[in-house]
Amino acid sequence: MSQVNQSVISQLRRFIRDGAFQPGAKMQELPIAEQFGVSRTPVRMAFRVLEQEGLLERSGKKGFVVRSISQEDVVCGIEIRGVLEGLAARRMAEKPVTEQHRQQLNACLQDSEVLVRKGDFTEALIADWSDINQRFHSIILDGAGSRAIADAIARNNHLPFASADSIIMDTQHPDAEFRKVEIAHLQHQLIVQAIYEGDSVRAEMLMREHAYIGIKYGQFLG
Amino acid sequence: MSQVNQSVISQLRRFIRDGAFQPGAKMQELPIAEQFGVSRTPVRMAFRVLEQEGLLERSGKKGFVVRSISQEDVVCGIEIRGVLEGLAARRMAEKPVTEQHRQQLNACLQDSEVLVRKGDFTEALIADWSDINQRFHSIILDGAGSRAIADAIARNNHLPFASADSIIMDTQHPDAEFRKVEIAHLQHQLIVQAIYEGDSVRAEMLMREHAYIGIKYGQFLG
DNA sequence: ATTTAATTTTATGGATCCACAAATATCGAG
DNA sequence: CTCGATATTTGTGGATCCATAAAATTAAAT
Repeated sequence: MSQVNQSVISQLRRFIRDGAFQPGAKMQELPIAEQFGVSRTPVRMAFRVLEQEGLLERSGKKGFVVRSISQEDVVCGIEIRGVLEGLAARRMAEKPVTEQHRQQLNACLQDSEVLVRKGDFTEALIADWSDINQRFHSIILDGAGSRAIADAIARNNHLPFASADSIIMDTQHPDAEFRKVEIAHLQHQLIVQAIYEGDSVRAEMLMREHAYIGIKYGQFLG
Repeated sequence: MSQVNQSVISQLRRFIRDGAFQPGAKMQELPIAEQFGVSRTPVRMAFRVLEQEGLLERSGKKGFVVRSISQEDVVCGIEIRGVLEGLAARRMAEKPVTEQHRQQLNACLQDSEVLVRKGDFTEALIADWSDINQRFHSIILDGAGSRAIADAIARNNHLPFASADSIIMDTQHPDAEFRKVEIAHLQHQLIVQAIYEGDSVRAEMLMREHAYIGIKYGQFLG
């Protein structure tokens, strides 16, 4: 997709995420096109893509509105990621792990081990953790070797807060956040262990549990 | 979406399903537009939607090609449906079933009971079963009450053979197919039982198993 | 003859135009 | 003043036009 359209799509995504376009707000082609300094065409294209992603929905016979996401929807998005990544982990555990994947996973665990050992959790390290976390999840996905699963997860990740990377780091309580990272790291270790041992059921269950870290672990760590 | 675009999308879906556009085939806007008797605009729109659905993929810098689906992909699509519908069943089982849902499920089971009791499995009854089956799955989905899950399943169903309704009915072996329907009916009954009893874990597992009926049950029933 | 450079062809992305449908505003009648 | 009918505005979907970037073909040079 040409530059313009791609950029319109990602700008719209950002705007919706950041609430610049409120849930329920009418999305009209012309105003947005003018605002972005493009013609209606790429905006129309973007609307279709964003509709597929679940960020927009058709409003009656005419036009789109920003879809409103309930708290329930967010939880569901996280559960969906849980079952899908669980499936990926299971599939990876069901066959021998390639040397390449093993190295990548080991490197990943080592990197987060270093991070956790440091003990402090400054603003700067958030980015590092986020990077490592993303790497971890994409290695598993790659190890599952299924385009279908990768696609399903990618689509789900478009939902706000559903992606594995969107652990909202509360900079007000750095110690609680650090605890979360410690736990996530431990879970990563256990998942890798299960995969190496070919324990596919355990790998799946651990990965499903791991998805909940963003929503269910908060209250015990304050 | 206006009639034309919708119809282009569904026509293209059909054509790809039926192999009229082979995997890997270049999809060019103008020829298809002419073939369908429309301008390039709705075709361009359709390509974007079909790309999101995973039926097309970008070919290098320019244009789309039909994505090729491996046997592995089909199996994965079915597993994905399994975990997603399993999640739906679990969520439905986790809360009290509304009177409306109870009635719908009962009616559905009764209808398939009648079908199975007949004992014969003529061509004509395939449509009936397909209808009942679809009803069953959409009641569960509705009962889960999650738009996110519904969306994820809808997207996954675009993959060939991934949808719950695509039990390929082999008219060469009607008795084997009839056995499959019998089993599916039994599984439906067990799932409903688990949901009524609030046994969410069992409901999830049964639904996951139920997804496999299309691929794993064939060899024992010939 | 083969490879490379240049030119032509072709296909896509973006802009604009047009027609139609839906929403809104205006006007008239009760 | 309110309700309804009609007119006007507004916004979307589809068609067409234009510019640009690939692809293909031809030409040229070694």
